[in-house]
Amino acid sequence: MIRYARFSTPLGAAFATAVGGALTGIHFDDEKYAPAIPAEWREDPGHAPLAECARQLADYFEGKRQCFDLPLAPEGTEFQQRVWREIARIPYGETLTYAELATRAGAPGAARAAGAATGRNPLTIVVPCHRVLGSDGSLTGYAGGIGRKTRLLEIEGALAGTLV
Amino acid sequence: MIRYARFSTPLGAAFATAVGGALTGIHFDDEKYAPAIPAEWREDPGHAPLAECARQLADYFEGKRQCFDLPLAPEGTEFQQRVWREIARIPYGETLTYAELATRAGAPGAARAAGAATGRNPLTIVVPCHRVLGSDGSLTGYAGGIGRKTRLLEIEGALAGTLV
DNA sequence: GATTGCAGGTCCGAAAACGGCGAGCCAGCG
DNA sequence: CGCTGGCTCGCCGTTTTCGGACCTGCAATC
Repeated sequence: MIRYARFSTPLGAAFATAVGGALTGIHFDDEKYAPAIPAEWREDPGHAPLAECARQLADYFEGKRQCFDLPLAPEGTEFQQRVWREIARIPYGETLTYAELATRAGAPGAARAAGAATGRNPLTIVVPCHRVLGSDGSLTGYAGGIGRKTRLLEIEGALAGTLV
Repeated sequence: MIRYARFSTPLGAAFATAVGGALTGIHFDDEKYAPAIPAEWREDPGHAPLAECARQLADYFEGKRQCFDLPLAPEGTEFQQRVWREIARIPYGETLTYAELATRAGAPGAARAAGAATGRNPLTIVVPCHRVLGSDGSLTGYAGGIGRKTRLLEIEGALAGTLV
């Protein structure tokens, strides 16, 4: 049984999905890999993890929260899981290169693969894939659009010294 | 949640699995395609379908039952489902050839494919795949070993006129 | 800056391998 | 002859393997 809840953010409409008490996805509606919502999913904004997710994201956008405390259960290959786990450990306002990310995930040299895995991150913002940049500091890509990546980094003050 | 129960038969140790109130598997422990029992399955001999399954099989081996009445939910491809459904309709003590089985399953000429599907039957005995023989009456194969196939057919008196 | 060669993981479609077969052929044997 | 056993070949879903293409990259080079 997959439950979901829609909510809005300063960066556009989004929704989250949950299975068995843990979040499996957070997507902007118009995101590159956002799944279409099938009829068999149940819309349930009151479901604990979904409600809590919306609340923490709201706090985040108001600048009142710098880290998330949510039950996560993203689905992906073993490699992807490792990459996402490393991304989740990047502190608020800091950034990392794809190469370094690959190394931390136990696959030095697999920067490109790490990039691909990053692109498939199913938990936007909460798993802060926007904090991963090219080795020259460029904002290479973002499933939700480079614009959103820029905005998120601005919010976190991560662009202060670099590109503002 | 997958539940299972172990039990013994005159032909050796076996176990059955159930999901959502219906049987999904019955296997001899040493059978060719018998799955290993993972830790997350719950042993639950009292679970209605499992208990009933053990009871009916016991009756069968005592010669007191010629057909089964159990909720079945085997998992397989559409073709496999059709084949298994046709196998289930073969009466006690009677046999069928793989070629005829294929025809009944809506795929005349696919005798060999029917054979492969038969081999993957997850519900030993209850879906009586032992009643399917080669077109020359030979006992070609059985996931639980030809020996068991022979014994089962003897029990049902199906070998009386042919190979005894 | 733009170009190029190289990198690793994943996805997807195509192709090949794999069976609990069956019909046709042929060599042996009474 | 008539029958049997052993072979070969075609059969058809399923599974596995394999080869490209793709991707939120990187570093060296012009």
